[in-house]
Amino acid sequence: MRPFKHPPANELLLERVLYALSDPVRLEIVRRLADVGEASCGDLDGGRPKSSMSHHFRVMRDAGLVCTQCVGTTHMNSLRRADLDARFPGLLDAILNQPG
Amino acid sequence: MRPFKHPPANELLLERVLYALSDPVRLEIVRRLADVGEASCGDLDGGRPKSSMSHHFRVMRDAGLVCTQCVGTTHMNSLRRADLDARFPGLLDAILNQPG
DNA sequence: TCAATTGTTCGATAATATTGGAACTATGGA
DNA sequence: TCCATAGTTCCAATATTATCGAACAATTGA
Repeated sequence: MRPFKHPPANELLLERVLYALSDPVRLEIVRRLADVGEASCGDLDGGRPKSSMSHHFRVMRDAGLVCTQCVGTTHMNSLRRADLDARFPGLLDAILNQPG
Repeated sequence: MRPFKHPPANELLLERVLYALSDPVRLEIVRRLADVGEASCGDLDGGRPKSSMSHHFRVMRDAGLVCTQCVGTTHMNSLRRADLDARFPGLLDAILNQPG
C-alpha cells in the first residue's frame, strides 16, 4: 500500500485542525492516540464500519493531526504532536486537557 | 426584540465550541471580539449579507462563544471569556494565540 | 498459490451547513 | 406618525459531510 500524503507542519491550518477535532468520533480517537502513543485503525473503531473509520482518519490526516504508516497489513497511526506543538503552541494540550 | 437564549457555562460542549471556531468567518469574528471587547453585528460583517452574519452569530451563541444583548436597535456581542475559561481552562487563549 | 486480514476507494444516500434574498420586528428619531 | 436602521426569521438553493455496503489492493501465513 502506497504511503499517505501528510501535509507539512508549516502548512497546517488552524481551522482545519479545529474542524477535525469537532467531531466526537475523531476527538475520541485523538484522545486515545495521545494516551497510547500509536494504534491501528482497527484498534480504534468502536465497532464502526471500516469505511467510516477510514473517512475519519483521512480527515485527521489531511488536517495534520495524525500520521499513518503502513506496517505489514496494518496502518499505524500516531498523533503528530511535535509538528502540532511547533505550529500551534499549546493548542493540542489545551484541547486534550479538557473534560468530556 | 426578545433576548436570546444563551446556554449556561456548565453545559457547553467542547465539540460545539471547536466546530464554531472552525469556520474562517466565525474565527475572525471571535478574534475581533477578543480585541475590541464588544461589537455590533454590523461592525463585523465584511460586507456580507445580514442573514449570513445572523446565522454565524447564532452558531456562536449556541456554542456558548458569544453573548448577544439588545441595546437600542443594535445587538451588542461579546466573548463569553469568563464562562469559557471556567468551563475550558486555557482553551480560548490557546486558540487566540495562534497565527492565522 | 490460496485464503485471511487490514484498510482504502467508490458510490449512493441522508443529514447538515452555508449563502443570500425577501419579508418581518423592534427601536429611535424627525 | 412615518421613516430609517439593525438584525432576525423564513425560505430555497447549493455545498459539504457523514455513513455504510461493496469492490478492491496489499501483505502475511499456510
